[in-house]
Amino acid sequence: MDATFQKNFRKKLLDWYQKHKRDLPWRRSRDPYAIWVSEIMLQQTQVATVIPYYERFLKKFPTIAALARAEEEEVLALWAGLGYYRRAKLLQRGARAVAERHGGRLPDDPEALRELPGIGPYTAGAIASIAFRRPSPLVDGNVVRVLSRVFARKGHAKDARLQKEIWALAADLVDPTQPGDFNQALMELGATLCRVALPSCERCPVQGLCAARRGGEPEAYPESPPPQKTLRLQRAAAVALRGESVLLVKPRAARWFQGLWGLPHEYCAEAPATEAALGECLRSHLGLALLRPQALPATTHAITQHRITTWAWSGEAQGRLKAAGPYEEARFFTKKELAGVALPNFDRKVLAAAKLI
DNA sequence: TATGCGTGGGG
DNA sequence: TCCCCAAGCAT
Repeated sequence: MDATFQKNFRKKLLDWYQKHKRDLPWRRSRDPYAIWVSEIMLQQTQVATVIPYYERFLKKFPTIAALARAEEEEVLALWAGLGYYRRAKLLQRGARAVAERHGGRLPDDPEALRELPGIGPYTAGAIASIAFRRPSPLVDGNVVRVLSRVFARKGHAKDARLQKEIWALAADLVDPTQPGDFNQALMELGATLCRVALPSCERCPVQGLCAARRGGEPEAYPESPPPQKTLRLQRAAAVALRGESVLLVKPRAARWFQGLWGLPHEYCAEAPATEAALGECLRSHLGLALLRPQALPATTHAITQHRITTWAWSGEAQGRLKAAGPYEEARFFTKKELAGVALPNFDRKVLAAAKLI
């Protein structure tokens, strides 16, 4: 890469970042653990969504040792609503691995970081550069977009060949003296100006260095992949009550939300058949029947390419509760307990329709 | 290598 | 309303 270009790009980007960077909680910390937590939460998740979760998480688990000691369910309960729950499990496994293998301190080099559960190429580069000032590159969705535009590189965002090119460009560009700021600046630029649609090229600090800007079609980079087909599913769920408490179950194997609590439910081909399927599920696996079931307003929820409509019935639970078949655990939770349980938004919406939360 | 995994905001 | 997709990783 041309040395003058490299120098110009770094300076313009870093100057812009110093002036325009957002004040984010993890940017106030120099604790590698805090930066680790933020990077895991930020995977595929927008900044505004992460902030309250980040604050609560660090308050409850302020150190690697505290996180390593915790029960997995406590960690999941704090993560509930943030999505991609595997991240929480892997983060905690990572904390345990650091406690065992590294004496409780995060290693500072990307290869060692990469060995830890939940840390892939992006996160290893982020922690190494931001927390330890190592000159490691990183590539996320923002960086692919920014650099594919600056260098007018063809290909879909997740295409392996383009990814490889972008990693090489990021490695050439990363500023050796302020790698953390440089990497964050690249992502900040992608998040705020160099957006997917309607980029603000006129305010961009590197517009004079951008090939896509010169070509007049910045939005053409990166190319968008063929659209995913959405699938529609119908689901029946039971809000089984015992006084003020509601029944939650933990399935042994679940398509989604493995290891989290949820309402007893069945998937079915069409909406009208749902109540019957649900009754059989309650009877055979949980030993219960719903007395005088009341239909609740249907709720909808999207999980990746799935669009799921839930038809729920609430009623007093009759019978002696057991957990059998697909269910590993089943128990009634009071209203107060519901607030602190690892229950995803998928079923929180149903409980909201039942006016229980 | 392709796919599955959550959720909320914006166009 | 509906679709897109955002500081990715594991399998």
